[in-house]
Amino acid sequence: MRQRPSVTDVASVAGVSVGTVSNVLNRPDRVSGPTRARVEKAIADLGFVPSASARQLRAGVAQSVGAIVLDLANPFFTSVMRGIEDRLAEESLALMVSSTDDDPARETHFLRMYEQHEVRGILVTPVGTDHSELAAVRDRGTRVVLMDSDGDSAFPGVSVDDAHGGHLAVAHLLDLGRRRITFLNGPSTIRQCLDRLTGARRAVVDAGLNPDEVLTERVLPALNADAGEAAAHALLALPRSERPDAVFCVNDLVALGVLRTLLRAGVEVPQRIPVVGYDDIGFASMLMVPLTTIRQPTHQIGWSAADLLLRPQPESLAQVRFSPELVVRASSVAAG
Amino acid sequence: MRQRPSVTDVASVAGVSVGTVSNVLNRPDRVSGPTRARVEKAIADLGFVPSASARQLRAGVAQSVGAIVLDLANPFFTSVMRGIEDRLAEESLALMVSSTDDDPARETHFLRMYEQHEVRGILVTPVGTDHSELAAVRDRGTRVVLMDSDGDSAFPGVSVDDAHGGHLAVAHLLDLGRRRITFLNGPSTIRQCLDRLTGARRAVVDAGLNPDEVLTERVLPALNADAGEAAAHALLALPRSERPDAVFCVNDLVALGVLRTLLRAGVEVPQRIPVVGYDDIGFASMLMVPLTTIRQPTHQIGWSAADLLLRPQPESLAQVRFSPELVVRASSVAAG
DNA sequence: TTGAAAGCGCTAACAT
DNA sequence: ATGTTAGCGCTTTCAA
Repeated sequence: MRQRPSVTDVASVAGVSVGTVSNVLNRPDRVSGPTRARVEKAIADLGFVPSASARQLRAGVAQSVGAIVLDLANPFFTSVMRGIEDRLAEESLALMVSSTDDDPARETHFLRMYEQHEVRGILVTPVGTDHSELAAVRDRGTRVVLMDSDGDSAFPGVSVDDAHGGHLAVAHLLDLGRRRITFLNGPSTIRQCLDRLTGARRAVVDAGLNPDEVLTERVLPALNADAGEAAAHALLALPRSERPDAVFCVNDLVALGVLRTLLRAGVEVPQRIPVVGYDDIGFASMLMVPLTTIRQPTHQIGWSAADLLLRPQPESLAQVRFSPELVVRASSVAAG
Repeated sequence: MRQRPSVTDVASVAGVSVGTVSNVLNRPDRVSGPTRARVEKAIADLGFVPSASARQLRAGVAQSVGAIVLDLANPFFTSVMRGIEDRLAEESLALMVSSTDDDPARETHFLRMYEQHEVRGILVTPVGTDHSELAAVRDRGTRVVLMDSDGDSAFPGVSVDDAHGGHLAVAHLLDLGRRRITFLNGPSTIRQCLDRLTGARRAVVDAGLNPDEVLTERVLPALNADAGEAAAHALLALPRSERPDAVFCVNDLVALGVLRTLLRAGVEVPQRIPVVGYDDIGFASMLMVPLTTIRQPTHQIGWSAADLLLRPQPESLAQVRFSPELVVRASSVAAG
């Protein structure tokens, strides 16, 4: 296999200088028609492909962006990635990705890796709340944009209004006339969970009711279908008078477990107990009883984060905040 | 913001030459203890981060790999990506990804982009069967490895034995005593579909039965849950004597639609009609009736493709072939 | 409009 | 063990 041709090779085949080849590549208008044609022919004949690293070294501007998420296999992040991809495609930038699996050491490792690659910037879903490593990277000159952050940090970023999401879900159940709502939540140490609870309670207050009477929070040990199933069993074991007349779940996986359990036990959904989830994962609409849920604009989160990175901001700490959206399906309102 | 420090800065702060700094970075054993300590201190004090592009330009060896898949939002590819990630992490290589959305023009675009980045190699799920662009890239010196290919091409790659998968599914249903099996398949123009049909028929023959009597193929217009639902309705509309006593679906989404429809119609699954899917997507185990399915080793596909790329192969066209696996759940065998 | 030449940050060969 | 230096492929003045 012969060596990759360089601008020098192109120049000599075309009978011009390397400067002219570079101009054909970057400022074709500066080059006369015939010359440009000769150079382009040489490029094609040689199969010349410019070297991104040489270009970056000399011009100082990167052709890539780094993204660090918790887990690429999670549909939420996957959709976010597609949003990033779409924004980067507009500028022909390469996207580097990695998953931290909630490990701060991995996060640091990948930050450093992207820093070495001198990427245009790094889009991060931070593992923890200690952003000192992120700050160090930023202070060394690499732009950092947060995704799904708390919307109140020292970095630019995009976030979703979780309190509003909680509000939407519970207001919907109240609209349906329900007054004994159980919220199957995660621990309040997770900001998203805390915010959703806050919004849920506010919805009750806004309806002129007493949250302590109407809304009962139960904190789950995990946020998956099995935990939802266990919680649903516990609810069914309660004396009739204490049983909820509606369930709001902190995510769709939990809702899935709840739904499965209620249906198996012969509890009619939504007539006896409507169920609302959170996230609108792809499967929510395909279940036996399609799931009412709170949709987050995942694609837009990614797109906007990339946009925040690429577009020069008036103020460098710009925050973009999205509102989630209620998607009503059969698990809360009988088909009609 | 001050300029990024370079090896020259580190050298002058540490009072050594740039060669020594480079040695500390790449061959620390060549440097004496005290000197190395001084250099490392200078690196830390300055916040020096080596430039990957300068290193690549000089050393000629890339720190990144490119991956091109049909759609990053598809759980199948996501899992493959995690496999790639895991293999690359072993060598601290960055992973660049992009989705073609089945568009050959996009595929070409990304191939070229990665070529410019002079990646170690490119892992591709090709859009079509015309691999001439891939061949051009390879002939210019970039390694190309195929994923989920037909296992019989001019490129190294990994593939899965779809005929075996079809065989496993139908053999399982035959074992259950079923003799009127409907296979809800995709068009035979898709290689995977054709191979699965071949395997399915062979399973019948291997059982000493006549495939034309035992196995009926129905080709669906789409391979999603709605198509499965429509197909299931059609099956239920058949006269009793022509109704199948088992259904094998070309993927889990189709199976999901079938399952939903049968259950709603009051058909007992698995007692009356066992259902088998294909892929073992995450949700297969979480359905009302957990789905029996054929699992593909997605993570391993990615891992092995990356391994094929990175590890010097004895023969450059090495093929890795995986066997899918039957996962029995309640949709084919009543819980016990 | 085109050419000549410097130099981006780094590694590796060679010299000391 | 450490220093010196050429040069990877490219862009970008500056000159012609």
